[in-house]
Amino acid sequence: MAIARKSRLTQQQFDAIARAVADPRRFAILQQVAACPGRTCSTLEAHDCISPATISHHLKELNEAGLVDIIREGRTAQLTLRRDIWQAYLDRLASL
Amino acid sequence: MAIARKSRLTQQQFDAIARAVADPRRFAILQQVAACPGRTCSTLEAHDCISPATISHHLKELNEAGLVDIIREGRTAQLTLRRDIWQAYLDRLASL
DNA sequence: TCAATAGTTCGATGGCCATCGAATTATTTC
DNA sequence: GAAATAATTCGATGGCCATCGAACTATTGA
Repeated sequence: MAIARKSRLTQQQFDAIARAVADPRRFAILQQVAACPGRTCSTLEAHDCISPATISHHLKELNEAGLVDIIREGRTAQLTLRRDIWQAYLDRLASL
Repeated sequence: MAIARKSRLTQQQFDAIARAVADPRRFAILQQVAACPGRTCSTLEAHDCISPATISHHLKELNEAGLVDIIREGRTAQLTLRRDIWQAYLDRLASL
């Protein structure tokens, strides 16, 4: 059997994720990252209606909430969704 | 087969729910309502650290987001979680 | 080395909203 | 009817935060 350990969210993490997801534009960004792992900031659709500063801010929030990994490579940043964390969040919500 | 139709959330509903859930105290209230359907406002644990006005406000938000049904009966209000709506929200999140 | 590109940081600002006290409505009980 | 109880409404306030422009760092390419 694979060692697919279930992530366990702390209360803090849970709150941070809930908060991160609550902003529509931030969630939209999250959706795009989820749909296309490795995507860079400047390819996000939001990029033409939100300033780079704001996008950077949102990504920082998503990263600090543990939802998005950011791998800086050269002058770009590759974004990926942490599916395990996301799943842990869903599990927690489902146990309501 | 039962007519268990899947609720479909509008974008507005989805945003409202995400927002409602993002507040820790509001989520705590939601948890209690979920755990004990028919519960009244004054029996909520939050009741000793949050003012009635604030509880009422949160319940209004939860109700307007479609998550909680409020049945007024006499001078009390019976609260129940709309499980179908909650499930629809989970489904939407899961499709990320 | 210069210009362009990708992204971040910083400080300021404006808006939203959680919270509360006070007043109010409605119901129950005595 | 008066007092008590349950909940709502209203207005005010304080704090948080999304957003931006500007300045900055770092990398790439010419």
